[in-house]
Parts: sequence; structure tokens; C-alpha cells
Amino acid sequence: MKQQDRATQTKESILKAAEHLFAVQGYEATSVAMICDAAGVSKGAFYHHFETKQSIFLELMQRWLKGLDEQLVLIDESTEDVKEGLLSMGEIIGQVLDVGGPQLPIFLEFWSRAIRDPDVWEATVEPFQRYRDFFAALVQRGIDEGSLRDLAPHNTARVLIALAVGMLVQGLLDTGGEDWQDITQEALELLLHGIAAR
Amino acid sequence: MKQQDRATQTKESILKAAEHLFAVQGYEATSVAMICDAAGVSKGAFYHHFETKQSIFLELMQRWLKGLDEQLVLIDESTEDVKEGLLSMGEIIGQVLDVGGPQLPIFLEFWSRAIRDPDVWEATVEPFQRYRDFFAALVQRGIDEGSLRDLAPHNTARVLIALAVGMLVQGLLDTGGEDWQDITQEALELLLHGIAAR
DNA sequence: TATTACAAACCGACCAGTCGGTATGATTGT
DNA sequence: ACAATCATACCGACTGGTCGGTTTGTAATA
Repeated sequence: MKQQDRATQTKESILKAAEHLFAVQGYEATSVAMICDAAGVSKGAFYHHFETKQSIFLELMQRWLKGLDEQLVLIDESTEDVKEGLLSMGEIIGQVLDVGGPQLPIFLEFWSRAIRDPDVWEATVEPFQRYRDFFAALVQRGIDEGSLRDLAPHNTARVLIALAVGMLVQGLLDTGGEDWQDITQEALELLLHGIAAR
Repeated sequence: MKQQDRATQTKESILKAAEHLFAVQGYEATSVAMICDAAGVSKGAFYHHFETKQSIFLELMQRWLKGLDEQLVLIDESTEDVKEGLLSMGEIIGQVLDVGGPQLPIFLEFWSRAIRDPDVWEATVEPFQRYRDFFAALVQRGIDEGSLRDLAPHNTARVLIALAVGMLVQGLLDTGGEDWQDITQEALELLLHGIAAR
């Protein structure tokens, strides 16, 4: 096999091992040595491919957010009705909770880091402002076409994000087997009732 | 001075130093040695008064939640109108963000721990379920007196909590100087529009 | 004298990151 | 085609330091 192929394979196995361990044990609780063990490579290999322990997380985060981005764009393109588009957000949250469930705890861990570390902030929080802008634009569209009341789109977007984040956190911490997708859907309908034009 | 008084004074100074350091640097980043330095005592004193590093956090958390509890009871007693009571929740969130601001990042840190550590969960998350029940009861009251639509009170409470938590997290992570109390207030009014009886 | 309340030295584990060295292709010169 | 040279990928022992917690000693109080 070519040298390069082998290299990318190694790097990929490190990323995969790290993703799994981060999800199961958390970031802090996972040592570089553990990642190397799980990936079946040496520490040398690790630090050949990644500058620091943190950099491997940042790379994972980038990939993750890229997937989310694509999903949002898809929704944006496929919706003509603004209300419907906002409602479909509920589905996303439910999906995120189901599919990405194992990785979500790391978000909490890094949000708390983002408060102090600008690098982490840039990689984990800043992207969410894009999502906020996305929702703000959606709301603006709704106002323009007369289906939504004339509210400050930015604030409304913040409310939507708050709802999403709050549901996410509760979903992570509440042990009972609630159907959060359902609850989120209901919440969105309530909100829509409030922001819809009379 | 009596021995006991001196002891409680020492313990209090440790708690105070820990509270400050946790707020400024976070829990993980604060070592026991740092706390002792800041409090002007030795490690022996620390481990005389606290079993583990975690136990000092749990004690701080208990005090904090006790204050929140009292505030909620006050609101409960002083409100006759349910809608008004729900709106005043917005004020609390704003206050919490202003007053307790420095300590809030620790919440994020421990929420992420609570996912894995049952002790932490019990101390940091479980109390919030009391608040949820509190809101559920408030909503039930609103339904009974006919001012709110007949929705599942528990789910509605979850939505309210989600809003609060989401606003909190955004307030922590968004750097811009937004007035979150204002935004929260607006959000609550939107929600009320949705859940209010026609 | 017995107990409480501390002080200070100490312990063992752990951990991110480094470094000297090697093995395996790839590239160039002949 | 074959050797010499070089770069990339990787190994694993090691370092320097940190941290939570323990132990042992001591001074004051009851």
C-alpha cells in the first residue's frame, strides 16, 4: 500500500477511536494514551498527525458541524412555507438527540471550556451564530410574506435557539425516557401560535 | 476566641475562596492547593473540613440552590395571577444572569459531569426537577382558573425550563452585550400568547 | 490528658507532550 | 536496474510537572 494511504488510514483510526472514547468517557477523562491504545498506534503516531490533544477534538467538531450545516441547507431549500420550515426544526432536534446522542455530552463539556478558551469558542460556539442567522433570515421571510408577526427576527431566532439548546440539555440530563421530539414539536407549535400573524 | 468559632471561620474562608476560584477559573482548573493558598490555610485544614474536592462543590451548590428555592417560594406566594407569575420568571432569569453570572459557568461544567456521575447528578440536576414541578403546578393552576389552554402541564413546564436553560447558555456564550432579560421577557410573552386561553 | 484544629512534608498515580531513533517507501543519480 | 539519499510515518521510553489525597507532627483548647 502507498505510504500516504497508510497515513490517512492511521489518522482516521485515531479520529475514530477518539470520537468513541470522548463520547463514552468524556474529553477530560480520555487520555492521549488511551486513544492511542484503542487505535492501535503509538503516541508518536498521534503527535505526528495532531499538534495537541485539543486539536483532535477541534477536527472532530468541524466534521460534525459540517454535517449539521448540510442538513440545514437541505431544509432551507426544501421549504416554501416558513411555518413549516420552523416546525421541521423540531424534527432536527429530535434526530440530533437520537443519532448524535452519544456525542452530545462533549458539547456540554466544551461549551464550559468555550467560556474561557477563545480557540474552543471559535470552533464550538461561533458556528451556532450562523444557525441563529439562518433562523433570523427564516423569520424575516415569514414577516415579509405576512405569515409572521412583525417581531425582531434576531431576538426570535435567539428564542428558537434557546428552545433547542434547552431541550437538548434537558434531554441529556433527564433520565426518564421522554420523547423529546414530541415535546419539542409541541413547544414549537406553542411558539408559532405566539409569533404567527393573527 | 473559642475553638469552634475559629473552625467555622476557617471553613467559611475555604468555601469563599473556592467559590471565587471556581467562578473565575472553573472547577477542574482549580486545584485544592490553590484554594488553600487563597484561603490562607493548609491542606490539612481543607481535608479536615471536607472529605473530597468534590464535596466542597456540592456544599456550595446546596447553598446556591437554597437561595433559588426561597426566591421561587416568594414568587409563588406573591402572585395571584398565573400569567403574571410566569412572566416574573423572566425577571428571575435576568437576575440570575446578572447576579449569579460568575458562578454560572460552573453549572455547565457540572451538568456535563452529571451525565456520568450519579452523585453530581443528584446535587445539580435533581433539584431542577423540583422547579419543573413548581412550574407544572403553576400551569395547572392557570388551566383550572381558565386563563391557560388545557395543555399537559408537565410538558409545558419542560418548555419553560428549556427556555430558561437555553437563554442561560446563550447568555454565557454570546459575547455581545445583549440584554437577555429583555429577550427572555419577549420570549415569555410569545409563549404566553401560545398557551393563553383564547 | 484527650480531643480538636490545623500545619507541612510527602506519596503514588497520571498525563500531555518530547525526543532519539527506526523502518518504509519515494526520489534521484549512475 | 541498482544503489545512494532523503522524507515521511511511526515507535516507545522518558520528562517535567500536577494533582488529589494521606500521614505525621504540633499547638491550643476543653
